[in-house]
Amino acid sequence: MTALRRRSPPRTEAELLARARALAGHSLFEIACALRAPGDPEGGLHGKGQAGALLEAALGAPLTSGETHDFPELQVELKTVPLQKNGVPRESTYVCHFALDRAPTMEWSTSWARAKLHRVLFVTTSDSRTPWAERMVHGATLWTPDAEEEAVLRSDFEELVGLAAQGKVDDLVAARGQVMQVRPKAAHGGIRTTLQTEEGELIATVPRGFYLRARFVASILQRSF
Amino acid sequence: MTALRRRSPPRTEAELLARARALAGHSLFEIACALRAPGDPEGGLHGKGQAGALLEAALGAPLTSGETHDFPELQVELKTVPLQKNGVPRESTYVCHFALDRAPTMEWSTSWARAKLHRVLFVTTSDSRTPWAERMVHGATLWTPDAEEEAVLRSDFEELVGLAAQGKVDDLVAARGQVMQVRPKAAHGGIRTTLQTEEGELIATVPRGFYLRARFVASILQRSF
DNA sequence: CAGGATCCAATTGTGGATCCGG
DNA sequence: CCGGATCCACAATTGGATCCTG
Repeated sequence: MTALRRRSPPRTEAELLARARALAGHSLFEIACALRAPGDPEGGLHGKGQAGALLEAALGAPLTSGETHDFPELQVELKTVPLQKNGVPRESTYVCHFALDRAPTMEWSTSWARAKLHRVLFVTTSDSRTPWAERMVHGATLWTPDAEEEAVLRSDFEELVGLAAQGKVDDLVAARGQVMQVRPKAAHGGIRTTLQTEEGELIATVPRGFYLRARFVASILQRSF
Repeated sequence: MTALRRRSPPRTEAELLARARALAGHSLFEIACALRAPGDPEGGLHGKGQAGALLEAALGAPLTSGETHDFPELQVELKTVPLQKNGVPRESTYVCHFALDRAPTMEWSTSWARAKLHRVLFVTTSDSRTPWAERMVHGATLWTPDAEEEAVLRSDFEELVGLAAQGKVDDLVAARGQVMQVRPKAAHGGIRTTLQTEEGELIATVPRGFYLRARFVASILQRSF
């Protein structure tokens, strides 16, 4: 994403939400044009993950790294959710990395997962079946899990982390968890991390991440629009 | 199944189980030969549902109709479960018909489903990928749900019947139920039954039945062998 | 038909592998 | 690398439709 201008950070949630809603009805192409530096003709537009990066720039998210929110001041996370024509996401939504070897000391209340999910700006777009230039921003909503959602998330988290903590990696499959699941997250195929069982045996695994099931995100969005 | 001799009914569970275990290691072809009347050369052998009928005859189940057990004296139900090479059933196991219109007055404790599931003789065979004549009886086990299994079955039953009782036929999908599910059961395509909502509207549906999920049956069998 | 199963097209879910830019 | 998503082959599940026989 060469030479994209980046807006100044929003000062309040209301401002952030207003900016996001102002993007609704515009295509990614339009948004990219508006941000492109005057002399830059094209810039890398299409490609996986570029919609997210573009919207971050358009909304004024600072370039961050490590365990931070997209909008650190507001403690808000941005999630770009591509929707199929029927209005349902095709894929699960990535939450964060899951360091299996640290499972024994992880707790929901202090977890990175909970921090990220505590306040989320969902921005919906057309999905990648529609050509890049025509992909539209559909809408935006700010979400905080209600008591029931928080309870289910916590119970899923505890189940999944519990399995990892016991070294039961073979039970740590995507089918586990009502609304949040664990799936592979490998930047380059075949990278292996290792962890130890209680009995001390070493297990090689693929790196993992937490994901929200598409069903769950669909239900959140449905109630918000 | 023309001219199959039918053994006399077993007098005890032990006798029934012994007979079933005696069939293990034999092919359906052998079993059919042994039961065939002396002059009958072939008899309708293959075809859907014929393994079940053959084993009923071989074990001495009387020909019954209506809401009875396969072995009425013993109150035992026979279920023939074909297993894939990996030892897991490919399909769910039919339990009994589900008359949606009678849901409002159905209770687990007095239900046909519970009566049938209270004592089951599972006989495992090769599945229908292997040619009929070579299909083997693998083993047999008598099962009664333990407290935990009974609780899950009851809760599934109550959920499913509850949905039907409320006329929520659209929610009565195969994904409902941890171990028992409701699926279509139509003898001839397109038969419709109707039922009424609380508000009196008529809903046309396909006939349904209760089924045990393949996973559940697999777990029962795994612990029994 | 009822009871006993089986078949099967199509949808959904799983388990990774891959791509991009800073 | 890392975070942001996407892609995709394959497996499992669904929602019926079909078949046989007494």
